[in-house]
Amino acid sequence: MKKTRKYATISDVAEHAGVSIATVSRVLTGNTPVIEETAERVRAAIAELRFVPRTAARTLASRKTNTIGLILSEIGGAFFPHLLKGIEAEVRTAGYELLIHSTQGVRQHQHRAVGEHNTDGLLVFTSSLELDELKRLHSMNFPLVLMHQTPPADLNIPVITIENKDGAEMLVSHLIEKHGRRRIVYMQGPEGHEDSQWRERGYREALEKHNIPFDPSLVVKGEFDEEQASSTMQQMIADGIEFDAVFAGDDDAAMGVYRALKLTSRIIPDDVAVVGFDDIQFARYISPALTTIRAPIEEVGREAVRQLIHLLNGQQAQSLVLMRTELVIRESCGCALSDHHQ
Amino acid sequence: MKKTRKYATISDVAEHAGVSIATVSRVLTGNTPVIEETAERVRAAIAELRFVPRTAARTLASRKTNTIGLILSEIGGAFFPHLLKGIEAEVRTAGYELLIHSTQGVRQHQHRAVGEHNTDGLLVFTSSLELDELKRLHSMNFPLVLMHQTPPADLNIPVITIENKDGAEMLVSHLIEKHGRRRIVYMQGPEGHEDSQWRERGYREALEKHNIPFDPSLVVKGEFDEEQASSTMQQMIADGIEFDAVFAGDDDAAMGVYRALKLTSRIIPDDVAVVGFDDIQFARYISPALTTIRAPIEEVGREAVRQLIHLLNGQQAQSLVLMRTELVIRESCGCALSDHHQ
DNA sequence: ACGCTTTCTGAAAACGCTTTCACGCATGAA
DNA sequence: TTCATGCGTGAAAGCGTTTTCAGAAAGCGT
Repeated sequence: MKKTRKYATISDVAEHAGVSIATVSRVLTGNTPVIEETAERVRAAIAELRFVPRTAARTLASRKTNTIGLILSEIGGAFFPHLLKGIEAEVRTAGYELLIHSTQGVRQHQHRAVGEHNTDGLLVFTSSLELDELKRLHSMNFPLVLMHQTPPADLNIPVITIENKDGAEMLVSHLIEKHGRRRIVYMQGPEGHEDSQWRERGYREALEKHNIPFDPSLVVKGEFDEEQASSTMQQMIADGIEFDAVFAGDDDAAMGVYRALKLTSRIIPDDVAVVGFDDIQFARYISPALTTIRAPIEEVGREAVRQLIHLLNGQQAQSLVLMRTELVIRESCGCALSDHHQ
Repeated sequence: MKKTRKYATISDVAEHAGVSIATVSRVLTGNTPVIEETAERVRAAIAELRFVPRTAARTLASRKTNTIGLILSEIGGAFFPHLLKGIEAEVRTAGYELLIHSTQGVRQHQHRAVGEHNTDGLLVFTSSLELDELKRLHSMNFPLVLMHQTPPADLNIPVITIENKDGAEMLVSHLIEKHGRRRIVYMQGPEGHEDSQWRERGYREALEKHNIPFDPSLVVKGEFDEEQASSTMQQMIADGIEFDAVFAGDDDAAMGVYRALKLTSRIIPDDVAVVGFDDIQFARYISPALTTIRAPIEEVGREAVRQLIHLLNGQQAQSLVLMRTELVIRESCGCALSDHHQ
């Protein structure tokens, strides 16, 4: 009585083709030459038995998982699909698999879900991984690449991020130079959010460059969130704070600003110019169309994977890759109406 | 001289705690009782050695990958983040890992990237998997759940999708009953797209229900795409086809319709009412705000995972889950301006 | 006190591959 | 002819777990 196994194994193939399992393995991996005639027999056997090698066995034997892990704190957010798209494409091109893990509200360390035991390397987005774990992995030379997060000073981990500061500076300078705005609000993102910190720095540098004194009362909480931005803005207006432009921190917050301004009958851009950051899909559809910064998020994903692959191949990775941002001028800053809408 | 291994293994832990590896394994899996005192010693050893069990070894030995695979044809699209968010959350709650694979422009069968060899079950979105492969997997009793795609008649694979037909009917009935529209255009999605087919059926049923004769010249190509929808609409206008409302198929296409109508100076909703489907994020921001159908995409993802988990546990799964859709009335159909925007 | 469970633990056998090592054989040089 | 060389292949040793099987120890009813 034959043992009825659910799937064919390498031994079945070997037997069927009249060779040893070693030979089958060799045509599978292709890392050792096999006489073409034999190889063909093996391939035929594989096809006939519909043999698919178990990943676990391969991984165990070869000590390579052929998988790249992606850790992020939250799925969702406007940039996320772009990032993932880039990552996925590049991972696939490189012949790896992609394991995704979100640390959203999870007590970490409970069961280390992703790490050296199931991936060859890790892509870490923003602050999705605890510092301890980051250090632990780095200390055992585990390949890591960070995205939108600079590593602790003493750890040399490659980083891919965008030119937040330059982008912000372009934006604010544009408001000052082209539209003569001088009381420009900056709405900060979440506490400790790196992107936000850099954007604020860009904001300040633009002010400095144009000799506009920095006014702390113009820097407020936007949290990169529509609701928060809207209520903050309404509060500012109620408080009677004067301003002629708002750099909302990101486009989501800009939506909230729009709402608050419309509610209080301010005209954009006549009364208040508004600019965002990210160029989310409907920045161009909203009325007036939003002036913002476009960042090559998809490219960030691709580049992160590329650097990680370098690491996996034992090569050096670039320790910092800054992706160039681009000013997208539409209507909300006060520039002429584009011909695209209305 | 001690062998310097990179990571601690179960034997190291066993030795360190003065027990056999079997015992360590037992406290790891928790499937066999171990005296508390011993267990504590083992846990201490694990912590001290920073031991993390290799997934590959566990998988090989236990024949369970503890991983759920997600196959889709394309990353991106407005619904995608929602879907993924639901899936990821539920997968994590269930204690599984998530392996993502896109079949975007890949010659399939080349290297079966995801399947029985590296996952316990598969979530298949729309037509991302070849029929052959689907049949093969199903025939070996591999757990599968489809999303937004009904399976070939002879295969009993659970499906999760939304009530496209009901949604479409609500939409069209609303246009007829509340706004007296009678010449309503339907813009089809891509050839063979199931969602589109059901929506068209809903459109037709609404017409029938109100005794409006079906006019084939009002059913056109929208491809669920802004560009395509825009040019189709312009063509219709150029051809002098009369209509007083457009059901664009989805919200993306509705954007294209907006553009075409504005270009030709038609007023929405006075001249032409427009409705979409999906309630993408900026449906409420565009002007006039778009009347559309909201579908619980995130819930589709969650439910798909739940059904798959049932299958994984050897339980029965519901063969069809239809998620209820909801009419979201805004301005583009002709209803009173909401208080949300202007 | 005696068998009979029951509970915990260790030895050892899988799990299904990759990879090292060695061997047989053909080849070309001496 | 002989010897080194190299190529294709098979045997077998891992890879690091889980799980089965059996045995020791402990509890329990009579």
